[in-house]
Amino acid sequence: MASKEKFVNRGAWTAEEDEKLTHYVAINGPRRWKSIAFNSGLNRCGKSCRLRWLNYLRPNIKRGNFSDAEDDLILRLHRLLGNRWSLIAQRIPERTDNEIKNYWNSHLSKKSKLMEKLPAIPFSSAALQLESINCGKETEASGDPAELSSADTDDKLFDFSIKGTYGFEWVKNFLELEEDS
DNA sequence: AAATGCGCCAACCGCGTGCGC
DNA sequence: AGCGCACGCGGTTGGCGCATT
Repeated sequence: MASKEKFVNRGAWTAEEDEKLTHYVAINGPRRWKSIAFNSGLNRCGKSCRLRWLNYLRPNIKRGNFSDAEDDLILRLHRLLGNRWSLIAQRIPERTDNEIKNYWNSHLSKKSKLMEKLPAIPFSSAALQLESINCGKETEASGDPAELSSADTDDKLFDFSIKGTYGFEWVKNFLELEEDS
């Protein structure tokens, strides 16, 4: 009966659990989270394993303070996209959607409200610093502004269908567009 | 030093979507 | 076409640590 029901661990992850999960994912890949949760011996649900992997254990995750460039970029992206954190995260290298969402809720939402009361934000090159930081990465996002009509400019400029795109051509386009308006 | 308030962040929850059968 | 499973997303919660009183 109830006593025989499977025990599912909740709450904070231990270093031992992290190690188990990392090891299992390294061998089998980050998919089929339900079976990962079962086969790895973790008393966790698949959802929990997936979240832990995505937000903490997977490689190339930058942790710690957000830079001014990242602040700037998040603010602008949020103005464009709203609370679509996964889309925003795709454009911020090495940050997770959860981290950006938390950061927004605790820091930037206030900052954003404050800035709404101020005149238009002067162009900051801060966001573009990111491009130089990430200049080694492929720039896949197409963006020839000359070909774009005004009606659907945003959709064409920012090709969100491209997953994992860290190219910053589109950021330039976006920022330049803002400057013009 | 203890109590309380507050902010931050990791984790959970519910719902929507995609895909295979 | 309908169903079930797996996954992804955004909103919310809960616990911890720091600051203040």
